[in-house]
Amino acid sequence: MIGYRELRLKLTPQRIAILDYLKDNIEHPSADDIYKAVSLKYPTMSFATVYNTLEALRKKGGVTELTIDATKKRFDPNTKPHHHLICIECRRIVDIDVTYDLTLSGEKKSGFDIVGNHIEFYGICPECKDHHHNPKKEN
Amino acid sequence: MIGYRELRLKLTPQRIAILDYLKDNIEHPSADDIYKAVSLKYPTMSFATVYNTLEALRKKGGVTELTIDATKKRFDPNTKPHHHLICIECRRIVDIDVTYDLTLSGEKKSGFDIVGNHIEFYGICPECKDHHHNPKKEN
DNA sequence: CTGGCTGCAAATCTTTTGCATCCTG
DNA sequence: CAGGATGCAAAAGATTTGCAGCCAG
Repeated sequence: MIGYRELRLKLTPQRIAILDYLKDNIEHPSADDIYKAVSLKYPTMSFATVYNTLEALRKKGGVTELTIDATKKRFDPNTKPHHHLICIECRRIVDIDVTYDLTLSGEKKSGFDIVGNHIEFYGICPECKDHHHNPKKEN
Repeated sequence: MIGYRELRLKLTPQRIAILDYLKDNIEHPSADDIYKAVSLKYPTMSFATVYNTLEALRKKGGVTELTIDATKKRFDPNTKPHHHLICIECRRIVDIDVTYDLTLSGEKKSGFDIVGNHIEFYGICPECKDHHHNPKKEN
């Protein structure tokens, strides 16, 4: 994730706690995950502050909103272009650092100006395969 | 979309209305879109029935849930494998029928059994480019 | 100092659920 | 006729908002 300085945000203790939690975090946490974790240090932390901070971060390019999960947003502090591998059983999300050539021919663009892409790979993770851990969603 | 018979669902007038609305629909409507449209014909239609029917359809493979939109699920009656092109301004979603070779090398799979993939292309649609129509979400 | 940030609570939006009644197969 | 479907309303979650008071720059 981008460092504190480059973000040019007013740095409050709450924001620093959120930034510290997100730094090097590869769990793709939800707002609630962040709220729970940071509340341990700041019991007065509110959702408003979590969402405000995430939105401020997003606007500065410090975090990406993932729409991978149907029930809630997840947030990714890794803002380098990359893809994701999602366990369809437990919803765990793993980063995929592979580059693919995904050009769209002119006729397939429907007149859009293309600005990016994102691949979701679906699968079953080793834990769910072996022991049927955390079956959070049936299919 | 799959025909009525193959679905093996108990066919009520409400379900037929929902199936008719979804047939050949390429708008990727939300549950609310479906509710609003079908309510015109069945004023007593309820969200419970819309969600029940969509869930029944999904289990039979008659519809796919899209998690492309951060604020709500969208539903796609086109269940053939395909990808999507999303306007980052107005959130319009267009089908992309192109096949890509997206194999993941063993070391990149993190032990997952891969079962599928989905590409989201992001761009700006012609309408938003030319006239800044429907700016539903700022970035 | 002052504009932006925080925290609380209420509001909003989407989706789910309980339950009595209805109707398809 | 029986089991599944409907409709209504209430509940559950996630996210947003209004606002008074606070504090980083």
